[in-house]
Amino acid sequence: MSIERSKTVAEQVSALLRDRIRSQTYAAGVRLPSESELANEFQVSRATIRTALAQLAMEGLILRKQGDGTYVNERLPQVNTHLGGLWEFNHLIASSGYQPTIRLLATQTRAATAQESDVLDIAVEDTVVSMERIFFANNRPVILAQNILPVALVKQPHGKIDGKLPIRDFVKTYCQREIAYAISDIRATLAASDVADTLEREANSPLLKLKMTFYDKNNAPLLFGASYFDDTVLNLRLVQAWG
Amino acid sequence: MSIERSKTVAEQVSALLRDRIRSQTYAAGVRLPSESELANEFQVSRATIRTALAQLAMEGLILRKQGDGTYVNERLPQVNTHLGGLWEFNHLIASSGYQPTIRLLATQTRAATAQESDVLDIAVEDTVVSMERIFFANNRPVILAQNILPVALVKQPHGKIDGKLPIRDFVKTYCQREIAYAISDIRATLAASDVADTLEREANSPLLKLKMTFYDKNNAPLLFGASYFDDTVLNLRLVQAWG
DNA sequence: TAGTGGTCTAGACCACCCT
DNA sequence: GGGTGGTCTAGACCACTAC
Repeated sequence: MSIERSKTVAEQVSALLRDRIRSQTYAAGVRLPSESELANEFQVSRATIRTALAQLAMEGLILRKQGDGTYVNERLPQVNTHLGGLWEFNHLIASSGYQPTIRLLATQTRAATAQESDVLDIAVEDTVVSMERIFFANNRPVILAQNILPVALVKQPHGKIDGKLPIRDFVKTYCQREIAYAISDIRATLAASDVADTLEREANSPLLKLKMTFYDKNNAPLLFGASYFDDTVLNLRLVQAWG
Repeated sequence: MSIERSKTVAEQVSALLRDRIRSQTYAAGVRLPSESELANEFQVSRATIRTALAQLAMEGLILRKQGDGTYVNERLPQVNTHLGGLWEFNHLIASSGYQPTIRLLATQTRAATAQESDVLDIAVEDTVVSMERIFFANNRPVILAQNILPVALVKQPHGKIDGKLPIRDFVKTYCQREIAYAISDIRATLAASDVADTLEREANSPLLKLKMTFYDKNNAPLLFGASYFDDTVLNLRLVQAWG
């Protein structure tokens, strides 16, 4: 087994183990080879194996038992997201068992509202780019998402915006920045009539509203997103694990 | 600086650094001493310092910049939880700036419903202990929480249940088990009239509903919780960080 | 170029679980 | 007792950033 060095060794190992779990090479509930055995197989140190396993444990994919072994978590099909994937709507829809599609409704360049300029740390009336999208699960609309970012951040010509990129890749491609962290607000709201229309729900149905702001390592706001989430079709079900 | 060995060294270091950040010894936005300097000060290896810092980074407390340094995140007062503390309602209320209090409404021992027995992996009609609580923020009711666990798990006499324990301590005290991970469901609902009453909201107001199931390392369900969360008073605002 | 965090190694000892 | 994961060390090299 040889490992290519494009990503870190630990990442490659965890990706490999993830595959083996998904492909049932390591079936649900069974015990994995010990850390030493894995270290030996992949020809890396035990510490590297441990960082790879720690990643999978955080995702809830494996359970670690001191003095016993590492086991594949058999309860995982239930889950559709984990601590770092809250905003990957595409992935969330797919792992809920639906076929995800995205429709880019509109993009516009306009002056920021007071609230937007506040959140994005820009001057009032600075121009922003706004992008509105609908996410479908098996052709049923489930998420209405609006994203806003300062036009000053956009390095690439944005005549043609690819509305299908995951958010991190989007920022990397169009802004050449890296998202470091995000602050998310989760609320319950009633569907206004226009939102209800696009999500094909009754007016005043309960909806989840997610407001997320993404920052880079310099604490500069990069992007703001407000999404309406129809939880009658899609569940927001996440796994959280302790060390 | 000498460090006591009751908890792990890395935990002590991160606790110590957390204190320094909260006490403004390391003020918001400033750069921390380098890893080597910290390792030298605490007389531990750099690897230990790194696991401590990784913990703080996951909580969003610090930002790490390769080739530059580690900085205190100045945007943190906004946040009241990180994924990992979703069910610590007490802490969530406190860090939102309110005084938390808990009222234990009722505990009862009864037969499990079909849904409960399914979630808890027990036989239909097996007996469960149910506990209903209200969480107050500055004397305003904000969360209505119901917890259910199989009576077979309760080792301690539960005549007097301490309804104020954090969930992990509760399970540890009364069941002598450790929670390994949890699966949470977040939904938006309309307040039924009884829930609306206790939370002092209008009937059919939008509320967050959190359904959480806690498991141990053997994948045995320990405890189930269903909570109604008034997000007009309290925000569910969480931080998520990448490596 | 100097200093920082990011990655990886090799080895040690411990706490814990199973038999 | 033997094997497992949990913690920690000491040292190396790399990638990146600021100057």
